[in-house]
Amino acid sequence: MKKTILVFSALIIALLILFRLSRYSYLSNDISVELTIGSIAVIFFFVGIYINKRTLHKEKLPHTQIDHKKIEQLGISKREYEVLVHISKGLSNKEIADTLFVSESTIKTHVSNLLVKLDAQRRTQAIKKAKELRILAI
Amino acid sequence: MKKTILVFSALIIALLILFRLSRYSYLSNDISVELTIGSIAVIFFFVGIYINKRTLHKEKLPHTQIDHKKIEQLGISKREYEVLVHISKGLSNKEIADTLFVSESTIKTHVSNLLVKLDAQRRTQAIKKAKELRILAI
DNA sequence: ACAAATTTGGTACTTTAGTATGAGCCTGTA
DNA sequence: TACAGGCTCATACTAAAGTACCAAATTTGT
Repeated sequence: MKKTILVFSALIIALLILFRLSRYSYLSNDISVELTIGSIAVIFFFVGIYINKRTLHKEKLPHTQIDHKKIEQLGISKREYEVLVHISKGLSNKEIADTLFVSESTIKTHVSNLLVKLDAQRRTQAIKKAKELRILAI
Repeated sequence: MKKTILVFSALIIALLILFRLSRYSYLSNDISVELTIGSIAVIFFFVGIYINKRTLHKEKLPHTQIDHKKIEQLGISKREYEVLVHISKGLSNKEIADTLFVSESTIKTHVSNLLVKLDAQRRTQAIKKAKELRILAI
């Protein structure tokens, strides 16, 4: 936030300076008009890049949108998805069963269904596929 | 690549057009000089943002620097790391053995050593930890 | 060349994972 | 209310995964 304000302030100041500069070049009427315009273009080009980099950095890292539509498309139920999340955390079936207060048999059933729905042969493969499909945060 | 070239071509063309435009405003000597400069600034500002977005998108996703120092620190050997990469791809021990042209026993040994070095109880946990430690691309 | 580390592989087990099948319980809805 | 879908759980397997221990062949650094 602070940086954005600072950058915009700098942007406005630069704009004002360039206005002054343009007046001089206008009075001296030679190729410096083209030069001025060129430098303005280059400066604002890089200003754009800089600002974009600032904003993207703060958004891209925590921003890993989960494709809820995809989850629905694959027919993965709420509970199955919960299990999938726990699998990706590296938990065993027994551990997942304990955290969700159900039996290990239940988890096995969920896992088995998940593997079919994700077209995976192993839980590790399920993790990889789920991340590729953007249904799990990478 | 193609898009970058296309964008840069458009940029050059825009630059040329603005040069023509600036000549007119210079002849009619009024506030249109400021207007022209303003529009140039705005246009190139957004061009900068656009190009940055293009390049960042293609670099940021596969760009996840691997901490080679960490791998060394953990005492993970070259071959063990290879196995780790294959594990994260969702391959079974047998499949890894086949792709690396060694026996399944060998892979089991490597995996066992990896689990100790990564302080993991399961291969899924090893994947998670390895990604957290930045020794595997997320 | 020698020691140290790495890689390879085997046997013998134990533990997880995963499959197949069947069944009871709830809940939203036609 | 009947029925589908989702959640639960069990049994009985089969298949992987992982452990422990040992040992030989290779590679690497000094």
